[in-house]
Amino acid sequence: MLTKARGLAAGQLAKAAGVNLETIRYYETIGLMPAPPRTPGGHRVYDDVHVRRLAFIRRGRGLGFSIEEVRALLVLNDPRHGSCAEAKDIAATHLTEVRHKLADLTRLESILAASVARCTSEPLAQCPVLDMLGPETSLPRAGMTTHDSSLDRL
Amino acid sequence: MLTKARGLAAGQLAKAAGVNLETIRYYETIGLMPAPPRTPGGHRVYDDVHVRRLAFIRRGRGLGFSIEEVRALLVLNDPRHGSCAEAKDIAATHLTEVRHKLADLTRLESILAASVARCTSEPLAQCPVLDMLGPETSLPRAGMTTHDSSLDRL
DNA sequence: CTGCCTCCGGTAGCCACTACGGGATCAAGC
DNA sequence: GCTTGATCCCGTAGTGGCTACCGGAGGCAG
Repeated sequence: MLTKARGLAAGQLAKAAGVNLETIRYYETIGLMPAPPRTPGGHRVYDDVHVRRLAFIRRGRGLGFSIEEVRALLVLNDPRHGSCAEAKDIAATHLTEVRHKLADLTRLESILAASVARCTSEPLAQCPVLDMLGPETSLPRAGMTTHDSSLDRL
Repeated sequence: MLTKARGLAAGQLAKAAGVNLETIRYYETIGLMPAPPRTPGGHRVYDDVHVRRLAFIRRGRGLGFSIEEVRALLVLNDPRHGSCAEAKDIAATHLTEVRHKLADLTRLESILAASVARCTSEPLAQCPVLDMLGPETSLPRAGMTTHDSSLDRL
């Protein structure tokens, strides 16, 4: 179990970070995680640096940053290339996207909530949910903020 | 241009629905749109029924329903199988998901907004954005409502 | 009948993983 | 030392919902 030499096996790192083993290997192939040293038999051995880096990545992903944004943030996190201004730019851009999606989802929520609510009353001739999708209704256009159509797969 | 016989060519249907031509062919291959009749040369010819069906689909997708949900709603929209209760179930389930994502995104927004805002003040020793991702910070856990990790790619 | 636009089918790519499968390696118990 | 059972290896394919690209064929106005 690699207890000696203070190294972690891939599965242990995965468990520690709450990530799938395959995800770690994926991060390695796309160059997001560095290739760690190996045992003579080919098993990966990780140390604290890897643990911290993976935690950083997971936190970034958890906040909705794309892989490429996380990659950029990792570079900026290095004291040598550290640039708070650039990091702020990335976060601000992401924040704007989040706010767009928030606006889209809010519109969605009210449209859906309205037609589901109309269903709860006594049986109607027409189904409010299907009506909402039918051709004559002129929806307040669930109209996404254009930058990207149809809520970009939510 | 198929002006006779009241038929629409694929590109015309696409333009009318605000959809890519390829999307229509995609919907046909996955069985969401029926295969229309063809000209002797093999070009698709659509009519009003197709136009309405595609409009229904697009509206459903615009409201964030998955392809499979739209498929189910299409069946329920047929007067013979019409069931308002089932349609309501689908919409209610979707509404719940939308609300989860709304909650997640709202949490995200406040975390991001807070660290970006902290950047705007005069230069600090540490970058608030990178701090947010660093190991010692104990974030209010951007903790998604579990049903699915990491905001499911937003 | 010629030029040009549109459409055809098929395939590959996008994002961020997840799943699967057959074989190798590990640590530990005996 | 040897066996056992967990873990790990690598590669490939699949997910959703399209989009992009290709060479070639159809359709229609002049």
